[in-house]
Amino acid sequence: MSNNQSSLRDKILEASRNVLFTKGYDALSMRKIGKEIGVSATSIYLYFKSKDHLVHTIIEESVEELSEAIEKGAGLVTGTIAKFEAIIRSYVDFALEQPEKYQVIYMIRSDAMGRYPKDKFRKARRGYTLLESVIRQGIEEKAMELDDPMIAAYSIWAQLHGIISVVYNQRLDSRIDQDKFIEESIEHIVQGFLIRTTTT
Amino acid sequence: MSNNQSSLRDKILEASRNVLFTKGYDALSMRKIGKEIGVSATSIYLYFKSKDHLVHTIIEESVEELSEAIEKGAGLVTGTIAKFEAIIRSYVDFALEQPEKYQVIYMIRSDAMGRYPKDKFRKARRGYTLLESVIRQGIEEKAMELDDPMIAAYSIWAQLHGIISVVYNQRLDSRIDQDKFIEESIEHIVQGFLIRTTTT
Amino acid sequence: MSNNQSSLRDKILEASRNVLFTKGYDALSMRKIGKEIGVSATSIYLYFKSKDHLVHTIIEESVEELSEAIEKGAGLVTGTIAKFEAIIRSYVDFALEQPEKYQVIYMIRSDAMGRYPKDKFRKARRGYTLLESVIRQGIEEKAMELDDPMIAAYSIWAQLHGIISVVYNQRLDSRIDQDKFIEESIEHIVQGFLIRTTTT
Amino acid sequence: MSNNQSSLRDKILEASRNVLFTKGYDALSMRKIGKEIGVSATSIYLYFKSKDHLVHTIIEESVEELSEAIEKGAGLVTGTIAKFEAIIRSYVDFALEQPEKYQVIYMIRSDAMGRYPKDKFRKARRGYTLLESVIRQGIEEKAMELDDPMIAAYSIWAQLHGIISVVYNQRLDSRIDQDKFIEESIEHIVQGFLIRTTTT
DNA sequence: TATGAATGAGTGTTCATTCAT
DNA sequence: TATGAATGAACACTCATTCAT
Repeated sequence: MSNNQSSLRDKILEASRNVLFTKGYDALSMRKIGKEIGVSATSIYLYFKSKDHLVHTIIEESVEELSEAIEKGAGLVTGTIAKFEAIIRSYVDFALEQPEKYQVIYMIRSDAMGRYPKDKFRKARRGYTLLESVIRQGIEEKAMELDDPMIAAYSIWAQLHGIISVVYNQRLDSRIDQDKFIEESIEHIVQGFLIRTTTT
Repeated sequence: MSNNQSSLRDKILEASRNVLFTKGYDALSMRKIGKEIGVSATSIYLYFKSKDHLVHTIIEESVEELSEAIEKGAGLVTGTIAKFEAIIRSYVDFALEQPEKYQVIYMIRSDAMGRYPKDKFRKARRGYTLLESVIRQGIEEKAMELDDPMIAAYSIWAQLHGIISVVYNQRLDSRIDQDKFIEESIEHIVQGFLIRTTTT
Repeated sequence: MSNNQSSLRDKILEASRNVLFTKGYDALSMRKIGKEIGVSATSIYLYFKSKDHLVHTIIEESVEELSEAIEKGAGLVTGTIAKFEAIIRSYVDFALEQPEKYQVIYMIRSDAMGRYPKDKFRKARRGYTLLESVIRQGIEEKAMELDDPMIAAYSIWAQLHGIISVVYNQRLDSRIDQDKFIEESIEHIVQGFLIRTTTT
Repeated sequence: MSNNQSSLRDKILEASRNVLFTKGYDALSMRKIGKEIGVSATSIYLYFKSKDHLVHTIIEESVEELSEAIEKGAGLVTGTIAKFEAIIRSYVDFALEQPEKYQVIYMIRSDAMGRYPKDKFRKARRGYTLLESVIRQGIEEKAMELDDPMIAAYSIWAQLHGIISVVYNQRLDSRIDQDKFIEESIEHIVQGFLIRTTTT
């Protein structure tokens, strides 16, 4: 059925994401994808006209889902600080709940793949833009003290990414509890941007 | 002479680091390394018994240098906060001044290379241990308020790594000035860990 | 309708001839033919049971058309020498006016394609037979002096083919005018077979 | 020995020429060449950096040998007409004695292979230039009557090529004796260019 | 009549590695 | 210490063809 048709395309995407996540970009080969889902490598070309096309599709979809997750998370709360924290939380949650999709976004060296169309990366910016505007709001409300909201947005995102990638790459000391590490890190990152009012 | 012998080994390491940095792990081939330094690919096997061994060595040495840089930086100042900031600064400086060596430490997926012996990663811990002890001191001196110094140390390191890798992977918006981004990010990260005394 | 049916078959033949002419035998692929005429590759198999069959058909039809063109040309004039020249002229004209069809006849190595059935090449002989009989007549009329009319017929044809294929394969010096080359070559070839009466 | 080293390169060239001659350009694959001489396909890359390089080398060498053969043949005789005939004879002899080398020169579509460097085709012109100058001499000596010596040279060459390629492609009627066909054809071609003095 | 799905064989090429010298 | 020769495995991709619909 038409159900089955689209199913193979999805299986390919899923298997690819899986290989990408567990073995890395360089280990991603048409043969391996095919083998993983019990299909000839050739068949993949029925759905994606090249390896690049396949990889681009995967990135694009992941980027889109991340953007959506962030927007959705931000939409659930009101209040500047609450939105600020919700965005951060949504970002981290997406990374934790959809590791294959999250990893794919960052794992790939821009020059390793046939140049990923620049404009597709623009899409990824929706999250930052939202975060930036919330920060701008926070400054107006005197809840944050910052030089440059855009830099701040990128900085937060970079710090979060650092936290997550350390976890995924298993570089943590084995005595450290992952969840605790993440929670405390988020807290510190957030603290780094808020004006703390002393509770005298 | 034995001078020349070790010299070739060094040339191999240097060329490899260079390729690793500019082209990525997958582009690292014995042939290319050989060509770059005017030596047959086979000759590399006289110094490294496999590609994995070569890469492991590179990582190991880079890790060692990073540790040394941090220790040296910390040794130049006195005072807890000063040491705290010196460690962070040394880490970032190493990353900025020796990009090939820094990148090599993180760029490589733990499984992309024939499993990098776990115990070699231990060495990387010297930096954290130092940072951790400084943080512990900071807590005692009431300059920091923290749950777990080890987690804090790893968290700082992860955040810094996030900042640096974003810069290296050129994911910043083109309107952002790199230096400013780094400086402000460091400031925020540090602020996230210090107790701020209100200027009443 | 049956009108449409034969139409698709013709489209396939035309597209194939076109690819064959412009890109060569190796570039002829079922997929490409299909794409060129907006039809699936599979559909071609409804009309031709294999790529070989398709190619054989193309050759066969071209050979038939060439034979017809020669017979028609010879039929338009009377007189032995006139017929002789008309045959040669018709051959060359066909080659120049229907390059795809002409080329196809010779371009394909007898073994590159699944052995082209020998008996199909017989058809190609109608032209030679005609030329041969005209030559025989010419000898009787003392206009030609020849050992073996069959050999002469094949020789003329081979020489003409040489002239044409050199032009088609663009091996001429760029300073040479193609038309002049062809005209003068024909003249020389004809001269090579006629008895020249001295103009005392 | 060093004898063996160069020997493999030669074997590759020979095997390639052989495949080219018997199966055609499209059938030439690195794997097939390797199999033919009992060597892995990979090994060919030790001597030729690409398939194109290999094919170019083959063409180049064949072209050079043909030029040499013609020059040598022309050098053995004196007298314009004798030289004229010697050139033609040398050309045909080369084609008959070294069929693989001869075929290779003409078999390959200029666009099928990675564009064969134009200047290498210049080399092929040495033969024509020589023929052209002999024809020019013949005109001066009133032994030939021609419009354009360059066109004449190319025309002769094209006619000869037609004769030879017909033989090689086995398009002759089976009742025709090949040697006789060639001899008589040459004679006619030559006659087409000479001024015949009537034996009154 | 026409198609989309699927595949095994084949293409040129690169790679890490071994071995004899 | 250093190398050139050699190779099997892998890569992305194309092809003619079959099959079920």
